[in-house]
Amino acid sequence: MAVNIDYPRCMTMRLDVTDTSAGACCTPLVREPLTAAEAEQLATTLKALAEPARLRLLSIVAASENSQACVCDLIDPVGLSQPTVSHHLKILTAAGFLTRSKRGTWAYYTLVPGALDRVSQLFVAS
Amino acid sequence: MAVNIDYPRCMTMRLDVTDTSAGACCTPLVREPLTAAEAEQLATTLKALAEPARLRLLSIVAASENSQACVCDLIDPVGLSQPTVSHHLKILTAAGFLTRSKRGTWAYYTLVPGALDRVSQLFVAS
DNA sequence: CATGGATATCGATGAACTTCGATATCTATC
DNA sequence: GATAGATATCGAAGTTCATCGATATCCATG
Repeated sequence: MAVNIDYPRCMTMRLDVTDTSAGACCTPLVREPLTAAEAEQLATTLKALAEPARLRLLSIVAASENSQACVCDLIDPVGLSQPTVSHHLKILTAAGFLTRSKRGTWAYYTLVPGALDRVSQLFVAS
Repeated sequence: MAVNIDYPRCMTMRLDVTDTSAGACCTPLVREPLTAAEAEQLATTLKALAEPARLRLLSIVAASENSQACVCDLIDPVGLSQPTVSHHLKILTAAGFLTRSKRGTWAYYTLVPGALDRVSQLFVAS
């Protein structure tokens, strides 16, 4: 017997509960006033992006092979300490923009497909 | 004799010098790594948006008649003091999302056409 | 020109955030 | 199992930021 699951309209599937996730999916920012809760969630997502180091990290990962990069290759380009880079990567991951996978001693961060497109959609007038 | 002016590729015309403006126009965020300067500028723009009160103010203005609203009609909805609302409106204006016009004692803030679309474009994979 | 109302600026306060060095954890290798 | 390397966590320091009350500015009206 098939179970009928109610997906959100835009088919954004929240897979991780600890995820603040590029959520606020399909919210018409310009159509009607945001509620306090909606604004809070959207701001959390945008705050993850509104930082120079994080934008650079994200762009480096996105521009890498398979949209994936090792931490060891991210430290030098941004010119920050290893703990600081680790901190920023954690924030980008919590916000739903990156995922982490480990191979041996190395940690690889990968761009979440569609995460940036979802942000893009937030600002279209439509 | 016609003067040949070099507009940025995307035809975003910076009209105000004091404007931090939704700039970073046409920057391929996911195509190649951002430079430090590009990241800095983009972060400034996003920081203006990454705040719950400012998102609500922006959405209220955007949803109003002619995408325009009087300060007096913005204070109550967001539930903050008048100086704080004024502060947020100033930041949104400096970032190029709103413009200010005064009629009598009242100040009206208007959504800058295309400003949000430009932000949207920043995150498309293309 | 004095008054009242609408908005902006100022100064202060408390919270949040970025950054780093030190350290912990985990893994491969000898 | 000891060692070395890669990454995450911790605690602290300095900075940025949101917020407000008080006040200044600007404008219409009497």
